[in-house]
Amino acid sequence: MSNDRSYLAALQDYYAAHRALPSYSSIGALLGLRSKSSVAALVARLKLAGFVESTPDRRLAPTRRFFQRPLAEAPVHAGLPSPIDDGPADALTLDDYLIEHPSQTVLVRVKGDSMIDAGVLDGDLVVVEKRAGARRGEIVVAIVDNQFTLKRLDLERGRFILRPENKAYPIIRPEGTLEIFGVMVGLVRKIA
Amino acid sequence: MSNDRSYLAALQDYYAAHRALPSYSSIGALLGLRSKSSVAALVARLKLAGFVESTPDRRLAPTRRFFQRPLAEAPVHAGLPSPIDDGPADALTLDDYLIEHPSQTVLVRVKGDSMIDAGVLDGDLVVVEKRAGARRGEIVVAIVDNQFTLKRLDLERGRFILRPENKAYPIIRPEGTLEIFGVMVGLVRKIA
DNA sequence: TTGACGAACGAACGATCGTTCGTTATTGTA
DNA sequence: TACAATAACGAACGATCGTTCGTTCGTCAA
Repeated sequence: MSNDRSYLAALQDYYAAHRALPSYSSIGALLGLRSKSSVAALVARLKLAGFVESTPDRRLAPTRRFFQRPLAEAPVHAGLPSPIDDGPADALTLDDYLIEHPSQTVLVRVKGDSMIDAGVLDGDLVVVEKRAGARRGEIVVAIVDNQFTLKRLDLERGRFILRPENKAYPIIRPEGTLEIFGVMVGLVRKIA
Repeated sequence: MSNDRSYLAALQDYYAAHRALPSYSSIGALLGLRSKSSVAALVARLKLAGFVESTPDRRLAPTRRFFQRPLAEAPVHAGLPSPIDDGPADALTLDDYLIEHPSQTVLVRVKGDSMIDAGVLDGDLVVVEKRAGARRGEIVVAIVDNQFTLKRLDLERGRFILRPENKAYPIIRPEGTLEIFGVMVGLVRKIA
């Protein structure tokens, strides 16, 4: 039933307001269904359609699809395939999109332009997953001279080096052990 | 107790994975607490600290604070990693940070490297505020030949032009009116 | 008109929920 | 050492959970 769409919409609003899905009986009250079995049937339909799912402990939880909002109606002339009609665009909250392990994730503000060739500008926020080890090629936040520094981790004659992405900066060759604070997993820039 | 921090961390990770908070007994299993009353006490503490709250139907739900990420700004001092662990370090959610007018804000995925010198890479998500007008110097999403295109808006002999930030691309000089879809106000990049 | 079907109802079920209360172990302070 | 505070335990409680099953009421096609 296309009635389900409006039910789903009500649930989305509820979730936006409370960041949790209600119980079956509350859903009933919310949607005007007087019987929990009606709710159960509705939930089954939504599960089939991939909008909700059950957590390991049988709680109702939204899926990624749940957050997909009808997107930017192409403001344009007919017959044009909107270049943004698919993909995760607008699908999630940005936190969900960027942060997979909240407890290990930290934001670090970038100072300077030593990584500008990697598209990292002064003032950007880098999403960093705290992790002791890193692999060659990853961009890492390392601790050098008691300072955070963001560089690409590379290998040179069996030793780790920190390579800036800006020819004006020198490669850092740490003596002794290299202390890795975390690995860059994302970037956020705010303009103006 | 500062043990609560690690409990909270585990809950944050659980929420990121399932988009719902578990029941008291599941929380217990998750955290290694064998008694539901221990969990109840913990939840009470987290409520006091403002990390969780109850929905109208007595379900546990995360608050804004629950999603805040620590922001590590200052260099590390003599001590050691994690100037972040404690206290009043800055914190913010990415959505709040980037999106000021949710109803007018859209995400657009970047295709191509025509803006690479502005630190915008292929595959990035651009945060766009829908707005008909724009000013010189702003990066805009314009509609040219029925396609979205991201360029910097500039003025040339009294006419608007779209300037790519990549010398390999030509300046676009639209004839007639220039259709502006919105203005870039932020950028989000996910790595790997 | 009939019959199949989908959506909702309503009652009953055992399971699980969150609360409450008293107890135990540990820790920091007087 | 003694004491108060904190964190956890474990058992018991009524309330609420989600499931199940049979029923009712439209709608649509045969």
